[in-house]
Amino acid sequence: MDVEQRISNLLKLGKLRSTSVRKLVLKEFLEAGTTAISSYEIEKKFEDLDRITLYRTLKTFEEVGIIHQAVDVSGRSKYAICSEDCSTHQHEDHHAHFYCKKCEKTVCLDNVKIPRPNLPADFQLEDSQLVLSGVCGACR
Amino acid sequence: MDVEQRISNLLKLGKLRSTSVRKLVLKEFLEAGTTAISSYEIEKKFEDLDRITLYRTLKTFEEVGIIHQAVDVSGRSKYAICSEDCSTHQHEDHHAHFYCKKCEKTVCLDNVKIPRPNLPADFQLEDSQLVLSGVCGACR
DNA sequence: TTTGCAAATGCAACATTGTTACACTTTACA
DNA sequence: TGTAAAGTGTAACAATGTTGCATTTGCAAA
Ligand SMILES: [Mn+2]
Ligand SMILES: [Mn+2]
Ligand SMILES: [Zn+2]
Ligand SMILES: [Zn+2]
Repeated sequence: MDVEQRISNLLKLGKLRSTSVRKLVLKEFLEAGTTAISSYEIEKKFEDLDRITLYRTLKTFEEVGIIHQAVDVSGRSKYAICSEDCSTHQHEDHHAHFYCKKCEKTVCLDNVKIPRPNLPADFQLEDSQLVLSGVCGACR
Repeated sequence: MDVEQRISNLLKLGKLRSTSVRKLVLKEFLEAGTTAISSYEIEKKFEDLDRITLYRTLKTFEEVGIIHQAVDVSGRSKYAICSEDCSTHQHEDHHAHFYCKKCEKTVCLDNVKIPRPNLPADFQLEDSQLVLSGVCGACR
């Protein structure tokens, strides 16, 4: 299936209207693959793309399960395309993320599952994120 | 040992000059205990405390191993007092942090160690953070 | 105890990140 | 094809953080 077709499908699945901004942004995520990208990176790449619309687009994509957020040590939030299993208000990306201190890229480690920790009894666990950092293979 | 004495000791250990801002801020962290606090919270509590000096103070405390950063799902960084084992440029707080979605507090779970994940061979792991979220005991 | 100087502070200026309100435009579908 | 809801662009604002620079302060040597 070609990219345009995938974009169209994903938007339909999320019950989202097909607009030029959404198609543009979604294409970026599909091309980025397991690399998580920040609002800033997209903004710089497309100079005439409105910043506010972009924030809203990311938020919308996240809500409907098209992209998921990766907590970043640097503080800025980054997003990556979701696995097939994600849907509206139900994310299933329970994998770790790796932040490279050299190239500053964040990548999804789809095969590194987050272990379920033993919490004190009175805590009700809903989400967990495992944020790893160091130097990535490409940078060594 | 009383608080003033502990403050004085910690600053000496970090080879830091004893200034009014540092004593004030450090007192906050000692009182907060395992609760991580944000720059904003301190700023609001002490209206005439200079924002920039506060940021620099937090950075310095972190560098010398007095406080450690807790990655927060909300994006803003929070800090908590370090365990005894931390020293300049060498943090030893390898514990998870819990963010309560109701009270928005972040607490150190000193007893929840971060499991060492199995990474692809070419990744060089240096740090790891386990960020848990849900509802804390007090809020249930 | 005084004094010199490095360290720390306070202020200005700036950048990034994000949110809300509101008028305008576009999309989807009846 | 017309319409209503959804989406966009602009402005305004708030939070978060950094750097440069002049002034003040802590501290140790004299
Ligand atoms: Mn991911
Ligand atoms: Mn902690
Ligand atoms: Zn790298
Ligand atoms: Zn709570």
